[in-house]
Amino acid sequence: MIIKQQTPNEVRAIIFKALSDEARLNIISTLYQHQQEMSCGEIGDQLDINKSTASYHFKTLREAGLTTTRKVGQNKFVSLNLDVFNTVLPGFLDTL
Amino acid sequence: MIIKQQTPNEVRAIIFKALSDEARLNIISTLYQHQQEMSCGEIGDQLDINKSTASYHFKTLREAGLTTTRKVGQNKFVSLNLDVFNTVLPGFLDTL
DNA sequence: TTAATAGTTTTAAAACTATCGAACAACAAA
DNA sequence: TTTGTTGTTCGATAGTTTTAAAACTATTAA
Repeated sequence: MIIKQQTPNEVRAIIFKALSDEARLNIISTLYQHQQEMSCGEIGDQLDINKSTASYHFKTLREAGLTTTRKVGQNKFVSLNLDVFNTVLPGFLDTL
Repeated sequence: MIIKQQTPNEVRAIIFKALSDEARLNIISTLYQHQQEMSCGEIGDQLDINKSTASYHFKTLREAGLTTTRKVGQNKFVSLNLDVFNTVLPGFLDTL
């Protein structure tokens, strides 16, 4: 298995790209203010996003390493990877 | 004159979009490490970017409010808007 | 005035992104 | 088993972003 080495700024660019969309920032804010994991549907309802669009945004955030998803029955719960935020963007979450 | 009201997350999205490109992050890092304003050409040379591409990236950063440009003779000097970084991304520059 | 230098703008191609409906898979409940 | 719920994937579409050559503007030097 080949792992593509990434420069620090490449890693940052991927993270900033994930954060460069208002819908995804709304997801992040909602999760942070809720102080605990939320299901995809709960977030989608609250922000009034089409479910396939929401799924696309969840995937984008997950692939950037900003969130983690846990399946419970027919639900999927999304939570913030606080360690990643604190490493790459220290103090950012507290500005939300 | 009509000023379009922007939500906090809209403002953040614009800033993150400007930071979501490796070339622009390299410009930011270079400026921060240099500890003082640099001319467009100086930055372009150091990062080996085509001058029209560089000009496009400078404009993107400027329009996001992340940099300021000052014209001196035939040169233009670019500097970081530290206050904007400190407000929107406190602590970020020190991770570079 | 002429030539050189520093940046910007225009334009067009290629690549990428966001959105949504429709079809799908996984699970739960009746 | 059938029905409903939750979320993902696919395909189409519309719009955006990045890049670089070419033409341009502004300034300085010869």
